[in-house]
Amino acid sequence: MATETRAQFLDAAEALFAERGFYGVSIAAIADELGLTKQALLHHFGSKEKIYAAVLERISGRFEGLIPEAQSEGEPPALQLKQFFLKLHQMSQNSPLQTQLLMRELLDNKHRAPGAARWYLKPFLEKLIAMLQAIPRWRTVTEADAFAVLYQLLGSITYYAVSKTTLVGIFGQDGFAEKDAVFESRLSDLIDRALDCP
Amino acid sequence: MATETRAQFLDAAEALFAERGFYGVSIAAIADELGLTKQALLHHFGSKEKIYAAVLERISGRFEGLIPEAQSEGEPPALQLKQFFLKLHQMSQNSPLQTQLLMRELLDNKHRAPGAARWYLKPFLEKLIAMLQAIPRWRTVTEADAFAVLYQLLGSITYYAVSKTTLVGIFGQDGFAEKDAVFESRLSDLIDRALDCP
DNA sequence: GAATATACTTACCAAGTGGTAAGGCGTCAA
DNA sequence: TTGACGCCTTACCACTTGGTAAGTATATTC
Repeated sequence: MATETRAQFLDAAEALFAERGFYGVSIAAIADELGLTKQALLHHFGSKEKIYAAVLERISGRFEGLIPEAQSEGEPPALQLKQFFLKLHQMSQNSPLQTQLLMRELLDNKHRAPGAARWYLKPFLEKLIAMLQAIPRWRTVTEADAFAVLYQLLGSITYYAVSKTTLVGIFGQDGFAEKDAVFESRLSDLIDRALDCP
Repeated sequence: MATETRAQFLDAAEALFAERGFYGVSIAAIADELGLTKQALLHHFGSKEKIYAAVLERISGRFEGLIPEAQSEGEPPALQLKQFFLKLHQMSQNSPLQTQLLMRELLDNKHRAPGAARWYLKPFLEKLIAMLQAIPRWRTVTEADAFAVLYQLLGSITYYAVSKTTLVGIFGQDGFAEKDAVFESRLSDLIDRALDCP
């Protein structure tokens, strides 16, 4: 079936692009992963740029999906936002490849696709800003301030997710595990401190 | 002179590697920047991996240099650490290419140089942890907690530094400038909140 | 003046790149 | 039975990649 092969291509491409970056992966290497030739990939996606774009589209969809997931009815908006950040952290930890790939896109976007740059973060950020503005004590603050607060938390989560292999290298498996065990509760603490202020 | 050409190579390589990543830059492209051939580069550095390593070495040296710079005599250690983070932020803003390259290294390290991975972050982190432990109210806390607090702030700063071009794309030049104007004071605030707790 | 070393060049190479062209093979509809 | 279509292959293309080999021109040293 076509859609199934397509999905397999996307899975393989997602992993490889996340690990080695756009230029570090050849379409032949992706196709090899399924035991097919690169022309099979080109048949489904047309070009390397297009399969890369499809991978990013799928990932950014998953991240956007986190937002409604965190919006539990009846909860105060501040708690909803906090839960979103914690969910984001958990997702980043469970499937770090996605976060890695988005980080690469942040670094590459401008240079790789000069004309057709897509800003996958945009709808994501807009929704987050709206969520923050739903918190009573944040309604009086400027959008710029709101953005700063959100982006700093986003940075803490994303940077950590992307650092795992390096941190294991630095501290060793055990040393890292020990630090990893407390990171989430410290993050929860930081979120409280960052959000709970007028 | 040899050392001067070498430095020019390092400058060009630093900029290109930061913008396009290791695989995205050919040694010929670096040499072109100086009007030389790639064999001139190979003469000075031996291989692509080696010039890349030299670039990273130089950058990580600059970042480590920030630490003694921030250690002003007589100031309380908490203030020294805060000033370090602010200096780091300013450096990241003034020369974002360096931060971008370190971020790429975080993503690539494991996969690009399987045997000879270098952990440029290591001495940097060790010194920071020592600085935090010099703060009275942080002396009783575990190393894992100390690490988490530091790394979260590091993430806020680094992620933002790496995001500039994307944020300009999302918000436009003016929209971004407006946000950039308040980011630093919000960061200062976050540092206070993150550090000023038992 | 001869030998050496440095800083570069041109010439070349095997391997790999993304992409095109054309065709094989099975399925399904008319 | 035929034709069209979807999925995939082999064959091929021009181009780029990192790296080697060999040489040139200039300066330094003995």
